Amino acid sequence: MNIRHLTFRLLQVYVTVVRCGSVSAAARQLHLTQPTVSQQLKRLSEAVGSPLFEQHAQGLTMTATGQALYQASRDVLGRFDDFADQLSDLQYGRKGRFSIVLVNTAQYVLPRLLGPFSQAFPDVDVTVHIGNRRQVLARFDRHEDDLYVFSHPPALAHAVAARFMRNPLVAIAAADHPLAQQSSISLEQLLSERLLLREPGSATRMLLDSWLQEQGVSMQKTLQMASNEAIRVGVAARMGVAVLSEHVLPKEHPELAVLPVAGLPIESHWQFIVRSDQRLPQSAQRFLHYVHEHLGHWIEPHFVCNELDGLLATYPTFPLRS
Amino acid sequence: MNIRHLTFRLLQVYVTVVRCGSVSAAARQLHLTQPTVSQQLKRLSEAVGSPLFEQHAQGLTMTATGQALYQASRDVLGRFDDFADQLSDLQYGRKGRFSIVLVNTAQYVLPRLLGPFSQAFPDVDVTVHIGNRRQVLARFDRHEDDLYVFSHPPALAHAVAARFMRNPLVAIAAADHPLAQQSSISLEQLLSERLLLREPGSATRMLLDSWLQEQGVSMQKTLQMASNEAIRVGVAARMGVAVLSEHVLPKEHPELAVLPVAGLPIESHWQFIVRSDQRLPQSAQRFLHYVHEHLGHWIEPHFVCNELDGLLATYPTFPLRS
DNA sequence: GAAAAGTATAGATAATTATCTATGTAAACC
DNA sequence: GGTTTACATAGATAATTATCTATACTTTTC
Repeated sequence: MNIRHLTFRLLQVYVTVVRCGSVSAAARQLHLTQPTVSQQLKRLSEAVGSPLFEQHAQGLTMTATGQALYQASRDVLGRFDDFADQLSDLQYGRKGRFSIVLVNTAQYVLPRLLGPFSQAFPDVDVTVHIGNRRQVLARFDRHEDDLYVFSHPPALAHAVAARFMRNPLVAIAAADHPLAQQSSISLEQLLSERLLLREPGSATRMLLDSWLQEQGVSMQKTLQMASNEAIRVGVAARMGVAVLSEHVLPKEHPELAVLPVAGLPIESHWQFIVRSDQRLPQSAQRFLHYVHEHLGHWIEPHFVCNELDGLLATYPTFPLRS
Repeated sequence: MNIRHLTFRLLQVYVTVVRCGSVSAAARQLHLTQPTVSQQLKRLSEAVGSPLFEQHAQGLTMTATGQALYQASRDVLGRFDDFADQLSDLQYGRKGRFSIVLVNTAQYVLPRLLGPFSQAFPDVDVTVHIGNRRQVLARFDRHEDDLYVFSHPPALAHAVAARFMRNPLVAIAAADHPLAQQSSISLEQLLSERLLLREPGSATRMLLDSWLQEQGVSMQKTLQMASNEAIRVGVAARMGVAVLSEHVLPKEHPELAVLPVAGLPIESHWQFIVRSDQRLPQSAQRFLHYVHEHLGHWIEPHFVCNELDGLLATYPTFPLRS
């Protein structure tokens, strides 16, 4: 027996004949002519190398070989029914996997979207990577992920971006800091304090640097720290002041005060970025649709900046309905 | 996805590509050209309706759909490997089923062959029917069984017969019967006793009737009984004498004596009969070969009459070796 | 015995599959 | 930058599959 001479169609016809108990009835059910079915059975018998039926007074009776083939056929056809079900889930983005990479600060906000999405689509396997700006850009170059989350990204080849959230940078100091008691603070006042900063490659640092450059001023006393969390704790401990994403601050932050510095907050936005030269899995498309529809549920209104329409329009065939 | 556009060949090629990790390596392994494999993958992707691979720096990476297809392909191809194994067993007669019918007396001898055969081939399912001559003939007419065991069968259309064992009919009486003390008995002496008989339709009865007719004598005092066993017990209890198959007698029968009647024993043989117009299952062919080879093991030499060569020659394609 | 029902075979055709050669494109290697 | 390796696409061909119509044969039913 050479499996290459078997076709799924032959198996379908065979199973139908067995179930109907006659060639003619099977032909009717399959909307074929009786000779077609007769010939298909003959071909199948030749492919297997043994008779499949015996002539008996009671009609068609399967041989032992026929019995084994019936079982195998049902198993195989059933297995592909299962696969087709899986396929449906995959195509509707209800199942599958995708990879998303966030710059450090975005880790404070994305779980608020990824969490509910994962609950709504438990069969979607999301891999989350976190890195600084340079690391994220390197991954983009290497096509390593399906979605990238940046604020203020550079102009990247093959990148399609869409904003979904405001990411304002604010100045903070300890709650009992002298500047915290003022109702209005000049930029020079802020810069006379020691600034706690991220490393030069970070998005926050980059944004601050370019903003200060626009204002024609420069920083005087700085202290570089390894993470936003360390900076926040350092400010609370009066090591200095800082300019950080508002998202880094807990909802209640009694030990900290946002300083009303002239010109702040610095406006920036979280953006989803995909590669136009790379396939975006259905599950990732499902996630983007979910974000688009649920931003208002999970994010405070003043942060919402839903510009995902354009990005989603680049995937016109995505099946919104199952 | 339409399963009719999938072929086992496409699945084989796909599984090989995944395992080799590259299109070119798979092509080499399959002794195909690289474009062939590339095209096959494209066809498969179109049949499924989704991409199966993503381009990555590390070479081919399966999509989620590709992963599911790989799994389904392995399951399906493996299922048919199992079927091919089963098929092999079926074709060599190591597995399967057949039906055999015996006339009443043959039940004393066939278990001595069927028993060892069933042990040697535990996956062969044997259905044994027992009936009198008329019942066995009716089943033959209805094509109900694969093998028929007779002694002295009539000329049957489509029947192919082969002797395998002597079935001599002997005269018996109780051990203390006056005739049992004589060294020589005439037929007339025997017939002056009451004869215990089977019903007219039985093989033994038929054989006896025709033999007596040939001798130009006829029975006088008879008593009809329902089974060979009842006759044997009746003879031991001095109800009369009988002419029975020697096989009905236990190995040791101290309460009975075989009478040295002129002209006895009446010679007859057990025969296997198959229908030439009906498929004989491989498993039944395996049984006949087994009997042919092992008669001397399980049956006393003086009963052996192995003429199965001719019958077996009618199945020239039966695979003796696996 | 005639009619109806069921199965098998012959011949034909369109569609599909499996595979090749030729060529192009992209990426990796030296 | 040139060469090698790997994958994709175009075009072509032979083989195979799927199905039909026509017909023959067998069995069942009335």
